[in-house]
Amino acid sequence: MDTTLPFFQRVYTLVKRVPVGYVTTYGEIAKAMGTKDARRVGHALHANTDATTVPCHRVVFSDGRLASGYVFGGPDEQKNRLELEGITFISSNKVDLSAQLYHFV
DNA sequence: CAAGTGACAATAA
DNA sequence: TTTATTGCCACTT
Repeated sequence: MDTTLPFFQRVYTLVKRVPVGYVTTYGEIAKAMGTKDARRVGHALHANTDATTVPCHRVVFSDGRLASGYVFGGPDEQKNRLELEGITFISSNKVDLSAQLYHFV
């Protein structure tokens, strides 16, 4: 079942490009691909759900908030994961994008 | 093939 | 400030 379209692979590659201690947003990824639809990026990540293949926990909303409902063990688990990566949280579920938002070169 | 749904983002009120 | 609506485009049914 090679339903894995190159588009999805593209998203995975971009997310994997994000270094530890940094985060990115769906909008940034979408723009980096030349599109405006951040939803597709979200779908691509949801289709994977494998943090070992793609660190989806580093991808957050444009507001810096974590994705809703993607939780793979609990919302607390996701936040804890980012903290271990070195991400600084401004609020309970909000990261400091102004300081740690990775910009695709 | 057509309609509905959605791990979002931007704008309006 | 928060909540609601619209737009975007792939994926599912």
